[in-house]
Amino acid sequence: MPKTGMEPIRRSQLIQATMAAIDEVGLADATVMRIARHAGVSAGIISHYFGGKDGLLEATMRQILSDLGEAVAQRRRQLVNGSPREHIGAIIDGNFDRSQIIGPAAKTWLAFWASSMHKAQLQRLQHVNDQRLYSNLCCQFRRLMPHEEARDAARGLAAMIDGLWLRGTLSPEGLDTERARRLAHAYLDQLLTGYETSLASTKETA
Amino acid sequence: MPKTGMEPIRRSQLIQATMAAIDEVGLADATVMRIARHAGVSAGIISHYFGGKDGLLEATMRQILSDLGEAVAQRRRQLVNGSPREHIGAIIDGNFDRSQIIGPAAKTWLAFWASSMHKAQLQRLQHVNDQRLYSNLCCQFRRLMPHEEARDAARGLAAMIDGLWLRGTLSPEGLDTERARRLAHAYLDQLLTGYETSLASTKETA
Amino acid sequence: MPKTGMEPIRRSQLIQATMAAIDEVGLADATVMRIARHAGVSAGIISHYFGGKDGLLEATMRQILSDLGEAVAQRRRQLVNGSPREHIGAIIDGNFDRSQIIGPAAKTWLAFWASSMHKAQLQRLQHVNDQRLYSNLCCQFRRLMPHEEARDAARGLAAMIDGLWLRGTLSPEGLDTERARRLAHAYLDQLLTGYETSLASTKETA
Amino acid sequence: MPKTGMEPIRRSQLIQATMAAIDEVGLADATVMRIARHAGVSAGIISHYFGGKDGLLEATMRQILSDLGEAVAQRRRQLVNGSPREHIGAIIDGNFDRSQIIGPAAKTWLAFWASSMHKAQLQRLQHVNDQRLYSNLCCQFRRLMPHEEARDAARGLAAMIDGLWLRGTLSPEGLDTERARRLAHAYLDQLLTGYETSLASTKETA
DNA sequence: TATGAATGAGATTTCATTCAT
DNA sequence: CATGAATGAAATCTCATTCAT
Repeated sequence: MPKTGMEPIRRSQLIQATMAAIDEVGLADATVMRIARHAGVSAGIISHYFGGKDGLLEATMRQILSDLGEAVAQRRRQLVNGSPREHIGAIIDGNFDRSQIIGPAAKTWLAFWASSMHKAQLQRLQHVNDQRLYSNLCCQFRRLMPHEEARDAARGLAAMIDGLWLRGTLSPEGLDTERARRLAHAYLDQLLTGYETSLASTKETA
Repeated sequence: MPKTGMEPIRRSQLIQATMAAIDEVGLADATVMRIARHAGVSAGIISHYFGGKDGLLEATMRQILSDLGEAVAQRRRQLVNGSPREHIGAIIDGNFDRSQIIGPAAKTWLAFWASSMHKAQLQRLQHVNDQRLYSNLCCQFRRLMPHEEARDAARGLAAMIDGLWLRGTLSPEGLDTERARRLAHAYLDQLLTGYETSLASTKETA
Repeated sequence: MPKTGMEPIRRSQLIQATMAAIDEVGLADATVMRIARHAGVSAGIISHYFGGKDGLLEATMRQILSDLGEAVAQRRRQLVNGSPREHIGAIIDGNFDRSQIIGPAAKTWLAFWASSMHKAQLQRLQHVNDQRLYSNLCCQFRRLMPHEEARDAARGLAAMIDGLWLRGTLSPEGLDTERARRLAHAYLDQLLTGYETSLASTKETA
Repeated sequence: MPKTGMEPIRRSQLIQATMAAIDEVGLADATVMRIARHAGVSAGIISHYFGGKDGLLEATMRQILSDLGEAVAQRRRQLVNGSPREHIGAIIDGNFDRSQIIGPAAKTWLAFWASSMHKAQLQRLQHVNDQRLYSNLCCQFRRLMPHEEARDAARGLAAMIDGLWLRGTLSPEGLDTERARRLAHAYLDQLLTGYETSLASTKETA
């Protein structure tokens, strides 16, 4: 009598275990056996559900990206008709929430960043995500300023967000979320200086 | 009398070969054999000169950090008595020069960033470097503004530099150095707005 | 449900294979691959079950020592209340039985003797075994003679046993067990001369 | 201007260095580089003078055996016309002198014993030596007792000598030469009991 | 004569994957 | 569905030997 419907449970278990293992010893030493041990299952099952280690890693990266997307989307859903500043603020906050990124996902995220340079599949995922952050920002900035200015503002803020997150994650003390948000918002204030004249009127698009 | 004095030559060759290999296939697949092949020598010699692969990786990271340090220091040496803005500008430019970082060193650098989270020795090196960037910036900002403001400015600019560099390196098109410098300098301008009152005084280039 | 319970079987197989390999080519050339081939398994499994080659060698030495201990103990179990001469005789005979020591274990035993000088773990095992032989003999001799005499008798007989075994094993013709036993017993007779006065009392075999 | 006549000096240096290295880390870890370092020369020279590592090891064993032979012969040279007891005593003492065997040679000796089982060349040397000890003893015992008794006496005493030496070398405290000699001489006394009637008369053959 | 440099074979170990149960 | 068993490829490191100088 085989248990049915285990698939989603196992997949989720194993993805969490992957993050835990990478958090613990790094991507290079996250062997399938260690991951399996974290999940409390045997190593062979990974090939069963994910076709192999690469499949599991890709699924894990997808999960992280989707968590991040959701963290941002959730905040923005409450802002229908919000101002650009509000939307951009939500994007900032969502990025520094990053679901569980204050936790096992943080190191996993950085590990994938580095790894994505040489694995086509991961690179694709990572690029989509980068573009999403940039586009979202760009889209909002363009409601307030001309094309070129908006692009540079988006590039600058995207860089600021990633840079704060990167330096925070790498620092021995870990990321100080509050400070990071404060610095990012301060930068946003500067970017918007002189552009937010008569905004309350503008129509929004979710 | 045998051929002598090969050690420094080989060490340098092997460090370059390490960067080339990481650039080509990533840290995970940069085996000693591949590195040796890049250098045109046999694999065993790596253990001979560096004690092992770890020794070579550490030496490579040191090289990159020292190149970066030198790129910045060189620019600042020409600025004795320069204004804070000039010094900070030199730091920015030095960071986007990063010697050969437009080249094999870029991916190596990012690979080490990720790897440093789980290797004590690399972590130490990386942390020293992060602190150096932050301290240098902080030191200059404090010539113009109070403690707290200077700290936040340094944190923000350090994040901006690393973020621009990270996103540029990861993007399929590679880092657009000119744009990165322009954005960083623009951010610097904003940070200094209102602080550069009595600066006209000192303006020399050694 | 997978095939289970192979561990003890494999461990035993591999220990036997280790003795066979050492017997065949010596400790220095007993590579894990050769040992694995003797056992009809792959080399990797040695690390799986013993943690590495050292673990296997240690386990093999333990096995030999325990076989020897058992060969002696078995003979003595039939001698509850036996005379010292009987017990010592059993010790001699047990040492020249050495289970399968007329076979692959002989050279293994000698190889470990030499190796034990520089490997702490083996040294410990070897020392415990040496002490056991000496103590057992000493204990019996003391039932018949004063402290000092008993000690020297034990030292002499222990040396005689090891010496006969060593020279026999190294000689091209191999150990002549019968002759070795005869010489050892003759020496024992000399050692006991004049001490066995009131022995007729206890003479039972369980 | 090449130095001439270095050969005997180098050979001797390297043989001593070999013993020192084996004494220090054991035969298995006595690499040519370590041996060369002990001798204060470069590794390549070993192949030059001995044709390779095996040649050096064989030369070292020869040296040890010849030292031992000399230690015995020297004592016996002073005994022309000595009694069998005196000659045998000299053999015992010579064996427990073993030149420098209380020193680096001891472990080397044991290492070769084990190694000789699988290296034809060493085996030959070791066998010649074993036979020499046995023959010398046998020859003397036969001056006092019948064939068969003499053989067994020689076998017993040879075993006693090797056994005492072996157990002494392996014991953590090292070989107690005095005690070993005392035990061996005591055994000799027993072996000769009843045979030494009118010996002073007998003619000796050196 | 002797060295530093370099090689390449070989040994151990790790690990993702497959498979029968 | 899941496991323990097992494999074999690959990676690192060691080391005896060779060689030009």
